[in-house]
Amino acid sequence: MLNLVVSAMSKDAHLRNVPIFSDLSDSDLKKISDKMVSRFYEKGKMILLEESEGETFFIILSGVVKVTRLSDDGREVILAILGESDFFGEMSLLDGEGRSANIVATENSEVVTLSRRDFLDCLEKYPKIAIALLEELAVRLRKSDQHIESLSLSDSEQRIGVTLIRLAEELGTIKHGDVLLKALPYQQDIANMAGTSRETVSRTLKLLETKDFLKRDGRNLIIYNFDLFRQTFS
Amino acid sequence: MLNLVVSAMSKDAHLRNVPIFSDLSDSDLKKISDKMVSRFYEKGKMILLEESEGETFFIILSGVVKVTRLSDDGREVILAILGESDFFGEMSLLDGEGRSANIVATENSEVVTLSRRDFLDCLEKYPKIAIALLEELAVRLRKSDQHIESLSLSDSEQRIGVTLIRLAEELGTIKHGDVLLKALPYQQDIANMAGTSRETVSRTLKLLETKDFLKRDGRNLIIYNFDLFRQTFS
DNA sequence: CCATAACTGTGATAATGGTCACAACAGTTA
DNA sequence: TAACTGTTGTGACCATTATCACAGTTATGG
Repeated sequence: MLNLVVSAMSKDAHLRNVPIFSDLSDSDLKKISDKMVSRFYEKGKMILLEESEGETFFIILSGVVKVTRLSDDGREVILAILGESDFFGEMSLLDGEGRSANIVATENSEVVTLSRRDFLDCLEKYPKIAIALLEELAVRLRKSDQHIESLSLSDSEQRIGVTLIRLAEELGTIKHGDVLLKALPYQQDIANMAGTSRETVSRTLKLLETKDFLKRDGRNLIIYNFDLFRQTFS
Repeated sequence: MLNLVVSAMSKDAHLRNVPIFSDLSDSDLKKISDKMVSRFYEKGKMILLEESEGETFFIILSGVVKVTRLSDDGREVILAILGESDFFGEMSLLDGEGRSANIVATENSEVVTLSRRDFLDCLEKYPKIAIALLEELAVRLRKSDQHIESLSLSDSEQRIGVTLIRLAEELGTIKHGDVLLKALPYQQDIANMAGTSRETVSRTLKLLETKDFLKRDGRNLIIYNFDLFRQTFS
């Protein structure tokens, strides 16, 4: 019961951090948040399935999810890792196509959802949201472009470096120049983000550690001098 | 002189084909088109430079351009090929970051441009344009995702197959099931799209020809049974 | 129409990195 | 604690494909 209260109290505050809602007045935000429904997904649970029809918009209040695509022979590509205040599900709502990717919770995750109708109403009623969403999609396209460049040009060490940068920016916390990644994804997931094999991730992380770019400690990882790291790998 | 007249007459008709303008009334379209300025770029000319500040929105009336990124050591990645009725330059306008890619004319190309101010005015004044643009960006994100998947999972034959599909969809003409690609890009460009080497493109095109997937004739290429081809390579 | 540049074809070689196999280690449940 | 499951480390092998080198072919401009 306490849990529910805390959750309800924090919802609006969470939404305030979501880029596409940041321009709204408190009262407008409240109106939207009243239409939202909370859901909870355990670690490992599938939230959205590729090819299914897309009828819902999701915002992450807490937790981590991965955006994936599966090849015919079952191999997985991780397109992105999303965390608190990120959203997903908008693409099908916008262009009417089916889902283009799967969403899987990689940590216990709390989300709120908005129906197709309410989402599209929002866009019409609050042009600022539409513009902010355009901004956000532009940012994502940029990230995709970088991802494509990295897959096209780099060797596996570079690609894994870039992947660690993406993870650090999404999930890490900065501490005077260094970045701390808690709950580092499994090597298999890092491999699926970097377009390489799990074994190569294992060997490369070791290599980067001997080169003093980073240190590992269980599920935690520290990247030393993140600015330098960024310069080196992107 | 004749040229100018012809160009002026066809401008509105061209704009009508641009997805983000398709919902507008003739008079609204006219208002926008009056603010546009025509430009012409010769084959090989750079239209936009990476890192430069983005202040202009471009629509292609005729011709072909490539969207590229360059690595530090000068290698090129082609993110997309754009043709008639496609547009570019919107990303910097939307998120305020610098250009994220270069645009180079690969054929003689005629474009019209809209200033930053006029473009953003459009979005505010005609919410339909904003929504249509959201749709278009969603479509592009989907394509990027497919591109990432293809780079991550496939061998070079598959990647080149996927690249040919992208080219066919953007530049080809369908003729009872087959697709004709006139002015096929150079092998180096195909390689830069597919994330492989020029030599591998040469060998793979030959292989696909012996497998009767396609036929080459100078700068032209015919893909037989495009549906089957699509099924085979994506 | 020749000269030159740009593009394409193809063999040989080498290296990156995928795959397999299995051991070591960690975390969980009975 | 034992048994089990999931994750990571590491060696060995080998396939794919990048790279180099150069010949052949096609386009282009004076």
